[in-house]
Amino acid sequence: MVTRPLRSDAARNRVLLLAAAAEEFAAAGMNASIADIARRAGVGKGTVFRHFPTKDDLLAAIVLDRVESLTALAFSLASADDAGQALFDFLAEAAGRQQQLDFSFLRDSGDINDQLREARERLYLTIIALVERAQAAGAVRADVTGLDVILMMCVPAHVVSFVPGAAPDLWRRYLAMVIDGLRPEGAHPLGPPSPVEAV
Amino acid sequence: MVTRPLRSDAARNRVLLLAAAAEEFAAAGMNASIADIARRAGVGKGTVFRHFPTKDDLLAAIVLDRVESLTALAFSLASADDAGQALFDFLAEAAGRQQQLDFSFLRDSGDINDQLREARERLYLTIIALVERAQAAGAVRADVTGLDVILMMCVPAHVVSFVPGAAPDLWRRYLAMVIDGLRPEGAHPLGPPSPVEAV
DNA sequence: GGCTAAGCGGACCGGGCGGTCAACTTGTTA
DNA sequence: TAACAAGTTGACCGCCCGGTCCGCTTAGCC
Repeated sequence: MVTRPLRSDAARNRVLLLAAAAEEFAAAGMNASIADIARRAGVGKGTVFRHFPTKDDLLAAIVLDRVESLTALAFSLASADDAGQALFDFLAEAAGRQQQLDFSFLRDSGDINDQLREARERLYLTIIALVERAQAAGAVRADVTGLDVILMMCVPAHVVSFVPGAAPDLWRRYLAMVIDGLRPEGAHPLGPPSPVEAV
Repeated sequence: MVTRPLRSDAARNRVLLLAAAAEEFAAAGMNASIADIARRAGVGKGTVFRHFPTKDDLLAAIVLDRVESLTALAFSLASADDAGQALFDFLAEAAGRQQQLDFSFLRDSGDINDQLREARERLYLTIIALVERAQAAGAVRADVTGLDVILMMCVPAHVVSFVPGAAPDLWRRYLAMVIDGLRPEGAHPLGPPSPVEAV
């Protein structure tokens, strides 16, 4: 399937649209309206649907981009000298980026795109590798799984969302608490086993 | 203001309505529709509005009930012998209850009811007292605030909501991680200061 | 049993939203 | 520059939802 390049104005609009949509989704969640997105991008509503057949597709395009870039980051950290620090650096970057676009969209966008599902799977596998290396290095307690870490990764953004005028780096505080809960020192039994699948 | 007692059928419908609404809100969040709630309760839509002038009022009534019952629980634990265990018990009960109705409603329900705001304030003060006692007993690290704990209290329910077929007690696993992050042993600096207000 | 007011129900209204379409504009290419 | 395809636009459609309203039902009381 060969696709001819977009006309120049269409390419420009596509970029404007993605940026506007990311902001609107970040501000209003799945309630952001197509009309608002179009207005913010300075285009007509019809143009939105020409680029993305449905609202879900638009959201999926944005999330896919974030997911893939996060995978790239995780991959680049996979061979760092300090495996523990590598994981914690990754979590910090992930939490920081989620200030802009929460991952709960992975859940909200109901029937997930196939492409997005695959990208998510790649991200998860890469993170799991980071976690296992960090555990082997003794930086992370042995009784958590990669999936646990993935789930806890979303915590700082979520917590901060409850604080109206939050300082821009407040998420670091809660990330620090989460990480302290992942450390081997002072770990208590966790109780129920980790789930096998999520989101 | 003296209010005559409800007619018997009206009283019955009111409790059916509250139960149905709690379930619908738990399942669909703020997107739960009045029509669905009415159907589940087996009453007409008009009846819903006779009991609760707006959808927000209905939600507020439910949340108010939960908040007050949680305050009562916290209060009853405020003089327990083991202050650390008292706090952890409270967090467990709070997390367990949130499996049914997430506290994010405190945020979602836009302009919060005055009555609800006061109830929330009482709950927060009671929790803060629990936290300070637990800190004095050395069970909780000194650099977290009561508000931090309040914010982290919502984490287990949120995390579990990403796991489709989650075991009914899975939240205990993530509560254990959260609590381990609150313990003094192995605590690392938190970075940014705690916020002064939330939700 | 009969009266009355509290309570009930569902048709209805207005508004907002996702998505469609056909007329119009514009980038591209020869 | 001419001609065409690609792109844009906003009016429009159907749907759903919160909330209203008025005719009907029924509990409570004598």
